[in-house]
Amino acid sequence: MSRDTGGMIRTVDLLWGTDSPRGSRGPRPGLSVEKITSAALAIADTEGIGVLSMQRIAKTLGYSTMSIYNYVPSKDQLIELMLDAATPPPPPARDGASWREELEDWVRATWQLYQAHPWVLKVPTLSPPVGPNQLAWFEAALHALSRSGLRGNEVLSLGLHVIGSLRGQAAMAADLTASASERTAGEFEQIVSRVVTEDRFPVLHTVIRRNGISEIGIAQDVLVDLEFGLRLLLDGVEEHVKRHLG
Amino acid sequence: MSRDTGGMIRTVDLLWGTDSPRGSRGPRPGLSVEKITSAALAIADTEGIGVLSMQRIAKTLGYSTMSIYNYVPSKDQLIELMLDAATPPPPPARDGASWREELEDWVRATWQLYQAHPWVLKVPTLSPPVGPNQLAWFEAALHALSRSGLRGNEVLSLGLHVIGSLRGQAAMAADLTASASERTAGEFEQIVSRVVTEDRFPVLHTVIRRNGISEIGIAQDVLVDLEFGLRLLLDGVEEHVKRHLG
DNA sequence: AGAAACTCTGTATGGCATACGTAAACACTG
DNA sequence: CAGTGTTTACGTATGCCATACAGAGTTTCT
Repeated sequence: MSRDTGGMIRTVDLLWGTDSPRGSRGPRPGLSVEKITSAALAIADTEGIGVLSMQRIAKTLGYSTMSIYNYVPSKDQLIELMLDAATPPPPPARDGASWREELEDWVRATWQLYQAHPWVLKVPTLSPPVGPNQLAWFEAALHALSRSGLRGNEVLSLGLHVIGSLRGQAAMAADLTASASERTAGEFEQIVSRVVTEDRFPVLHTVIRRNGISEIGIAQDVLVDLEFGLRLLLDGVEEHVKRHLG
Repeated sequence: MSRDTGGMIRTVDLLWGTDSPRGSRGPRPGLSVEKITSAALAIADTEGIGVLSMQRIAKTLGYSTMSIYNYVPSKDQLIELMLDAATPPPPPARDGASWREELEDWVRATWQLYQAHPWVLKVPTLSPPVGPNQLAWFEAALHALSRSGLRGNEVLSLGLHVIGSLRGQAAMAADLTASASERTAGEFEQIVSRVVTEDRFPVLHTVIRRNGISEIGIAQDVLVDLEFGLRLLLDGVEEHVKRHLG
């Protein structure tokens, strides 16, 4: 029996479809890992990961709660499967795109992915990416960076940097918009004006005065911030390459 | 009765100590918001936010579970209080530091803060920062950036960028080290060598070949990556300023 | 035929946040 | 001092949750 209750190996087997095959005995299974994963995915995408429970999944599939455990060893493992299922293969690089354009495209695609599946940002990463699609995205980012002229370890370093940065930005944006929608219109403005006084927080105060409060409270254009930062970062990369290797 | 069950206003009142004062009647309260917050903080810091429950807090304080609710309207609100309590006032800027050094110091200080309170990275931000200490950190970052020569909205934009980026990096690092500690020694290497083949993921494959697997699996020096990326970003800022405003 | 393997279900078990009712402590009123 | 309203603290209950376990029924292989 190679089925264990769910170590990392088992996760990988489930992700890559290399799990030990079921025997031919017993009743025909009515469910499948795929059915369960996609049902869970639908719930998470539309109603958020907060309402996702084994009971809920079972109910939408018309089975008992415990049936799920015949296919998936635990909820954590299921989420791992959902993560890879939520990630389509990355779009191929445009022909003739520079490494910068390639990376910028990658960032935008990832951003859209986070918009489509906001719950992805909420789940704690239990392991480094090992699913086929997750790895493909990683590969795509590194591919773009490898054309920049950076050295091998710099490619990896900056790749991780960009991924972490993007994830953080997206999470911040999601949290802010979520919290904004739960507030009554003037509430935040009222609080800010009460708390952010000129003597306590001078810079913040003038920034808010000049740009309006909405830019902090409602993060509708975090993507703009993201691209601005990315542009500066890539400028820095080009200069670095010119200086050290040019 | 100005006490509601816990809207944002109430949170702010609790954070700034401007909550409506208790009447003088009734038994002397044995607990306090501060006691509860610091007990909860101690648990989260040492054992992680996963084990933090109202029952657990009450037990360590020697009170019944429901007593807690006499002081704090909900667990979510309590976490908000913990967040601000976990954040000491930011260190003052060094005398004579350039804006770059000031920001780099800020990043390192924030990094250390995340190391001391890893659970901070796990809690979903329910609202924009409104606590005194959280706002002070925000102010400090913007202060450094405001000296860079960037324009007002660029300061805010890049400030949010840096914060989100830092948070994402730190979260990634924490997740990776956590998952690494739950793995047996060769397990990850075995998986990687099985899954990351040269034909499927060429760039990833060569990077791993050249740098060793540990750099992905065990994120011990994410701080190095972070500072590398930050350096490039700030290079980009300087160039941007020179070009547009110099 | 019978054993082995498998699916599916019902029923715990132990956890969680928190609503509600109640008893006791205290301060202020008369 | 008696009474009254306020507040603390507690026990209990509700309704979630993941998941362990023990059958019962189904299918295939020996």
